[in-house]
Amino acid sequence: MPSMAHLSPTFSPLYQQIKTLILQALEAGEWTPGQAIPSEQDLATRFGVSQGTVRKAIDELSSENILLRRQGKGTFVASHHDPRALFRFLRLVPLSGGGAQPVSMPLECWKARAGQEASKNLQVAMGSPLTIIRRLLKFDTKPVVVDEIYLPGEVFQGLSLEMLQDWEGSLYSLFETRFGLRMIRASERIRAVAAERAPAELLGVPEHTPLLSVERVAYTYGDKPVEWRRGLYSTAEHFYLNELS
Amino acid sequence: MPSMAHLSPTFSPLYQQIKTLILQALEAGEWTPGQAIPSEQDLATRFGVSQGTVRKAIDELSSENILLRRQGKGTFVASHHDPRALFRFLRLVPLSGGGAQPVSMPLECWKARAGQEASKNLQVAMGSPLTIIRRLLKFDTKPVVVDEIYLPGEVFQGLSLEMLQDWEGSLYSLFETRFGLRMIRASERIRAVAAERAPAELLGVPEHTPLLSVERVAYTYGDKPVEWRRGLYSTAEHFYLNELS
DNA sequence: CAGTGGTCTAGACCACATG
DNA sequence: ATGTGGTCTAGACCACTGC
Repeated sequence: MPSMAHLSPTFSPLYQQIKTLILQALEAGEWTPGQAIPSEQDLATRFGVSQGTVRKAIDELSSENILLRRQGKGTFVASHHDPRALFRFLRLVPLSGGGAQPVSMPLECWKARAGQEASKNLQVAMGSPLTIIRRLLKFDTKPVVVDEIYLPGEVFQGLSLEMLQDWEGSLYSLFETRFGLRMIRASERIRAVAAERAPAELLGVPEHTPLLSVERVAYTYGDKPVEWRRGLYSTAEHFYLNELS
Repeated sequence: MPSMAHLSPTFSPLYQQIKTLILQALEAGEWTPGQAIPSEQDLATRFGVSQGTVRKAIDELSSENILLRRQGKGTFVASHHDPRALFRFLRLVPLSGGGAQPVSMPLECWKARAGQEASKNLQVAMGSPLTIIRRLLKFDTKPVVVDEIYLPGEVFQGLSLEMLQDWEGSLYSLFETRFGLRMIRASERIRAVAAERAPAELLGVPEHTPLLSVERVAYTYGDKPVEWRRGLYSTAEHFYLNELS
């Protein structure tokens, strides 16, 4: 049972403390993706607070896409398997409305050691083991994105090209089931670059074609970076959609 | 005083109805940007509901950046003059942390008639009057963005190059004071293109340099589109930052 | 000090899903 | 019918601001 801690200096609202407790339970794997967590009333009893306070904590976690409320059914741990969340972080949209789902085509997968950039983005020591994936993303058989994906080797032990090729669905849904890793948020840095020979061939565009360079760092619980990737997007027939509010 | 309308078919929560009423008051100009709206208790009395219900309505408006809560002071109508909101929709960031504020340099301003694209994006009839602005955005004296901005002429009567050049601050803060228009949200479509001669010269980069093409439609109250712009971003020393969650 | 938003509680009732 | 989340209320008290 959390203390009220109502004396000014380090004041933190009760519902924030509850939020932290729920996050800790999630991190510890007490409830796994797709599963329902206990009812608000149960949690209120467990934490010794009122239902309204638990509710506010869950409200925030829900708006952060960490939990998912379903009226009448319960509150669930968000999962990358959920069709609505499958390519949640992919903002690429066909110019002409076709709503085809993208398909991931792994090309290579090898091990390496962290250089300066990887070490900075993944917050690991220089020289620590990495697993690198190169893959193609196709929309309706047309290649649209080439990705190079850097993963901390310690977290992704045993990841192989074969495992990637056998998997149907998004990378993140594989990461979730095989490595128990949920991506919570990500940050993307976008620039325009000229296509070099290799990616140009993979994407089926002339060399020097302007491409979007999208660098992404993805974070799991506790704002821990666990993926760094650089994608080259062909924007001949697609665009990157961003809703600002 | 709103009815409960608790019979299933068209059920809408009370706080949603309150939210709509507040939005209507905002649209009608009952309270203007920067001003405080009445206290939660006053609004509760006015609408004949409890304070908690008004609170939930304001919570949502606040999370949509339409209102701004300040503890101990009151709830305020969001304004583009607010330093924190000045370039709220500009996602461009220097590669090397320099935190200089961008400066807007208007180049031209003329009148025209809506073609197909403008008519579609601004939801106005073909051939209706437009005002078009061309301008440069500089970071620390370096040109980084060329914009062409399309505005429905009826809303922006009397906008001139001189008015633009006299204004210090963001375009949207000018729109707010001169035309009573607040931008609520925007949608951007991003592609990579090769610089043509004219924009290349303005941006001080070689012709054919890859640039970001950022097309934006901005909306005011009631999801009414009131601005369409196309920007070309030089990403030699800046990148477009997008936080995904 | 009074006024504002922010937190917390307890209880009632509604809407949705399932058996 | 039961259990879940969703809404609404009324009241108490806390934290922040400014007079």
